[in-house]
Amino acid sequence: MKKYVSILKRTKLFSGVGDDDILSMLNCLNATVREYSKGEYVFCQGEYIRNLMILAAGRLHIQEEDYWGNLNILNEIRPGEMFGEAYIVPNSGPLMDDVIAVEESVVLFFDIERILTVCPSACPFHTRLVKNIFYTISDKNKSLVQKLSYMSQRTTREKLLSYLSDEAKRQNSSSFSISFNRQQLADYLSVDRSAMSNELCKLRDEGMLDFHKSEFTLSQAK
Amino acid sequence: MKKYVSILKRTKLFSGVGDDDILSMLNCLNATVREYSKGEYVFCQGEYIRNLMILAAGRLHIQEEDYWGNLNILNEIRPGEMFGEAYIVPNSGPLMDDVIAVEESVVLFFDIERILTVCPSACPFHTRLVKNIFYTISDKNKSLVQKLSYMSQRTTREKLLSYLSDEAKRQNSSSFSISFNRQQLADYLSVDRSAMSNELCKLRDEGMLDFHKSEFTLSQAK
DNA sequence: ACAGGTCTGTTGTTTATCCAACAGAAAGGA
DNA sequence: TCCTTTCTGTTGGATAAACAACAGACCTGT
Repeated sequence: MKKYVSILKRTKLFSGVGDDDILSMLNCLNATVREYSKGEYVFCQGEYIRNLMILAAGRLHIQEEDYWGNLNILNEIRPGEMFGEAYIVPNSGPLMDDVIAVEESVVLFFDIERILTVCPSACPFHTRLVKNIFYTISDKNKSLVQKLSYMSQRTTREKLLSYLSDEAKRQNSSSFSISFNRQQLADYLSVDRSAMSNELCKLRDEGMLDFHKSEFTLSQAK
Repeated sequence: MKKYVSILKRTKLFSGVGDDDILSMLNCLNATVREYSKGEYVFCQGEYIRNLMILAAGRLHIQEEDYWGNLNILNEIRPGEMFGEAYIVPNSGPLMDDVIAVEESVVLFFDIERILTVCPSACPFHTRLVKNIFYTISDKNKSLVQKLSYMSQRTTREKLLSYLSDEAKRQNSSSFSISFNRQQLADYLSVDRSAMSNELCKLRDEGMLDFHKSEFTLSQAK
């Protein structure tokens, strides 16, 4: 468990907590760890979750597949990010989607009850942790709203532009790379891959942006 | 402030807290109240929020309007629901959307810092409150994901069916009424009103559902 | 270097959405 | 009650997305 401390100290959840304290908190929170290989399912739709998870390494997709096999990527989890927070409410029902490792991944599991019910005064950093989790959930909330704003765009072009400009803002540069391949990006934005590919090339021809593989550069000039 | 206790005791935020304790907590949390008339803005895009809000009465829409005047209703806030939780993170930037009262509404404002920083042991129900807020944010998170799953449907028909079937599930009956009018529902699902209206009638003609005004009944038979 | 698979761009056809415009129904106010 | 405004359903033409199919580029492992 010790080897994950260096990863955890850089997460939002444990920001401001010292190495030794993290280690003692991992015990306090009954943390367990498990590794997943590429393509393996972390959770399947219908399961009941009683944990809060942090992705220590790798990459996960929260996705759902309907009767006809259409895949929708609801969210992408990157290292240091938390997930499962939507199901920590008692009686919140079974998981509505699948969580799958798209790369070799390491997941940490925390006992949610211990986070909320143990008296904060018993553990000096517990208050800090609660605050951090709070901020993290709140942050995720914001990113969900952000995705909703991509999705609420009517055309593929508008969806692409709002996603890419947000990504540029997030990475603080007009040149940036995304972790999605074309099919994944299309699933993420809920559009057709070929139509999206087409639209990307049109945008490039019009001088709005440029790209090579997954490296994008947005043009300043409109 | 006393007259809001009966409303607050039924909210998720104060569930399990007695009347007297609610009243003392309102002081503890530096709560203020304000009424809004129909059409009035509670917040405008660009403002900075340092509060957590509860809608005591009425109805709010979280919405955004783009350069060309296209309106997107991102979420609807109903009485007892909390909002603003996405902006409680320090340095989370200005509000990205508008919050507007679509009915005569009453909003309670809480000082977010007091919720998270006051020592829980000072106020016996503080721990309970933190837990409740936690659950509430988590719940909202879930409903955002739910909306994402409507939006990720490709066709207007699928969006309608997923929204309506979820609403039937939520209201626990195949007959239910929705608070949106047609234009609002179209904005909520990010589709064209006339096309949606058309699709609704097709679904009715095919025997999938029935409706009068905003009263819907889903058919059991496929 | 080669073979197999995946990823990406490209095209043409089908289909659905968007948009504008209108008419009847419903609601609200004077 | 009448008038006005809003809401809803309906239609047709312009536009865009979905879909299928394919070819070349790019990986990957042998």
